[in-house]
Amino acid sequence: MSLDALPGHHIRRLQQMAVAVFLQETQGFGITPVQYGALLTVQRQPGLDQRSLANLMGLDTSTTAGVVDRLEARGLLRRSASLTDRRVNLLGITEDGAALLADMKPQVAAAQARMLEPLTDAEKPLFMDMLIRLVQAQQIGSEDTP
Amino acid sequence: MSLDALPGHHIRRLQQMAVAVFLQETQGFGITPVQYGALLTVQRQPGLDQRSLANLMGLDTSTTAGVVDRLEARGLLRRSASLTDRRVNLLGITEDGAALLADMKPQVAAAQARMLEPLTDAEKPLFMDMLIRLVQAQQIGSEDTP
DNA sequence: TGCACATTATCAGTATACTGATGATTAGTA
DNA sequence: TACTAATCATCAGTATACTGATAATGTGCA
Repeated sequence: MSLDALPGHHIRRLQQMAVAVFLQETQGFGITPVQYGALLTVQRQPGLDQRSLANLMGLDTSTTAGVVDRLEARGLLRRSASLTDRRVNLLGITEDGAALLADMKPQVAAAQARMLEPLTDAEKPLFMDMLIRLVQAQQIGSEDTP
Repeated sequence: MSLDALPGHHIRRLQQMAVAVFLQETQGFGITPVQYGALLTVQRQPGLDQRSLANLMGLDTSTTAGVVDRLEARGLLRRSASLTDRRVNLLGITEDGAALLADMKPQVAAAQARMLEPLTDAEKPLFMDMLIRLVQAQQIGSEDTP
């Protein structure tokens, strides 16, 4: 038995590659892929609470809290107390956050293109399709069905 | 712009799924996918040093040190000083480690099968091939070319 | 031989990512 | 209305995974 026979090994390497390419292309912004995804999601759905953000991104709430902490500390995201439910932090993107997203857009596009560049144009959508099917088939994450 | 358009998002989710499936199927052994890969690699190549293990697995040496620490603490792997180079720790699998690998084998096979189960038999090798091409195209890792 | 450079391992710091526990708050029910 | 359930956020602990720094050792060249 060797590593090469393990799909999980190559999947882990693919994830490393994707992160490395993203960080190389967006070098200087100091934003990780997960942070970028969180900013994007909050921008699209202002007033989101952390649990909803976690569900949309496929993170648990502990991890999400940490991501939001770091983005809030840099002034890119804002937590504000909900008027109707005092347990909840409503999230909003700041002007700095929105500006950063706009600035990063070309580099993020370059990163995406570079990641899939080894595939032919016919293979790219096929690969994405398989990726999504594989993820959706296993119901991952903190399913609330104890 | 949404998360769905980002390949990196789905790749991250795929990695989460792969880890979750592995842990579910091998539940009770308390071994992570990376630890399993390390044990497997050392079994195949006894007397490996940590740097070589890191290169084979696509890890950096810091991470590898942590993985080996945990496996050594559980008595599954052994560090022994090299006679020819006192900087080096030669790695070897213990009897317990080898026994564990043997015990886990069916569950690991089940995890692998389950990960790729949503794909047709024709798609599985295609997916693995694309995976490997994508990883190899980007030269990732601590390249020693400063 | 002696000194600069390379190599190996480790440590410190940061960022995901998980489980499980805790506290605060809300909602549902007797 | 009081009590229990559920929900939301956070914290503690563990495990990757990276960069960059440091210490110990080895190698090659003058």
